Amino acid sequence: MQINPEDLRRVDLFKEAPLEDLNALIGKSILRPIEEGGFLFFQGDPASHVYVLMSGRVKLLQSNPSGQQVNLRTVKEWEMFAALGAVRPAATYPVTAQALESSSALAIDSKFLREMMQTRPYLNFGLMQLMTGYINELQARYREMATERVERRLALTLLRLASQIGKRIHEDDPAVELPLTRQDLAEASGSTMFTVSRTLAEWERQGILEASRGRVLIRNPHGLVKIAEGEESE
Amino acid sequence: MQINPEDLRRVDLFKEAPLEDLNALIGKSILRPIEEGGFLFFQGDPASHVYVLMSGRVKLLQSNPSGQQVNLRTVKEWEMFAALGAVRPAATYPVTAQALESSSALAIDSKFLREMMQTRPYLNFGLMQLMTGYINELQARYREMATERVERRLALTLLRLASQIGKRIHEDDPAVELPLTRQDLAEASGSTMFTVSRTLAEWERQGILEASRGRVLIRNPHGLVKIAEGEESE
DNA sequence: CGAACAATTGATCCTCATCAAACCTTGTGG
DNA sequence: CCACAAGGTTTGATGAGGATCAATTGTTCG
Repeated sequence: MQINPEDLRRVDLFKEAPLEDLNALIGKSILRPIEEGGFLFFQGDPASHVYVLMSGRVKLLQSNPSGQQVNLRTVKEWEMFAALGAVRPAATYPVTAQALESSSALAIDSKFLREMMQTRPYLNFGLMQLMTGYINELQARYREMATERVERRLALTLLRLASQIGKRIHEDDPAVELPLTRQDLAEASGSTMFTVSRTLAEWERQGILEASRGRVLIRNPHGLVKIAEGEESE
Repeated sequence: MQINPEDLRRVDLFKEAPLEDLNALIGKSILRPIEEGGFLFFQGDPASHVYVLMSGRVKLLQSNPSGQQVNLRTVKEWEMFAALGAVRPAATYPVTAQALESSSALAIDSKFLREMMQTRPYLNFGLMQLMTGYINELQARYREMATERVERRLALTLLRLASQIGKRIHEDDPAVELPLTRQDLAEASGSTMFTVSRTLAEWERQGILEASRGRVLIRNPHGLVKIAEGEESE
């Protein structure tokens, strides 16, 4: 399969990149297909590549010493991830990347991108924008984890994921689909499969969403907003 | 009071800055003294300045909608903070900065620093190093908040704070002092004053530390490491 | 000395994790 | 096309970890 350089402009970082740069990047990259459940890299591996997801959905997760997992970010097509490797020469990945569905990712040589940055101010600025945005999100999520209880965190998590990786089911319908298991949602909201299952069942009863195996369909995002912002349900 | 440009080299970002740049920066900056408990800026204020702490200790915190606070970072002298303003032109501070003790901070005009970055690659690289380091720390803390229980989180928090803002009590003694109230520690570890108080009392009984009003003296950091890593205390 | 504020301590209660068991759903192979 | 296996999901029962509340005690400083 061949990559169209123009397509790469859909990646924020490459929005204004000259065609020349894009071609050079593609020359230094490999397209890696990856089936559902497969891994692109593991926490602790040397950060040899920076990735751009071309299709599918990928989650980035971290494990604590006892093996419990936390979902730090979920990525959709045209998003760049594992970009830390572009900044730190000798870094290792701080996260593991696992495909939520069959996906393909462009693996760009970290070293090459790093060298390119030396002479391309647009790359520096773009990367910093990415990082500041991510820092803001992480700070907000950290605060939520420290101060909100599970139900509200789960509502916030669903809303965030819907906007980040949700698929509209139909043009003029706000309903949004997420390819996530209860376990995925537990890891993303800092809870357990069981509590997520119970909470989703309750919301299903209220008509806010539909939950099925490995999938959540959010019917009424506004209902979640109300829960997230404190309108208790009775 | 006058600022010595050479001193600014103790700031990571300015380690290799030419004297000329340092002088220009100082010319565009104000030294702001701030008494204990005072605020440098509030969450939501326009991010007009980037700060370098010259002396004292400052905490950066965020409030959730109901007013509960979370400590995101604690800063000591020669550290830069609120650097997001240097990257995003129209940003507001995502955190509030409050002095833990009487301090003074150099307030650098964000716009000026931003313009300077256009022609100074060392600033770009330095800032990215800062940001990647901070992202790594935040991710780790997020994971801890999601997966570890209070006692272990508090141990990890104390160790982290000790290395970041701790003051050695004596040259050849590992004992380290922190100017933090129980409330501060609760906000930094995602717990409550009460639980922190009880836990510190227990650790004091074990000889790991000494706690007094607004202050914790860590006598035996290794004891905390053991708790943080899972050696239960019996 | 008294006011302000930090810290302690005990009693209580609630959220949510944990565990066990059964139930569905989906895909595979015979 | 059915049967089975694998793995996601549900549901109930139980209990632990900590938050919350109230009352008191300690510390610091003007």
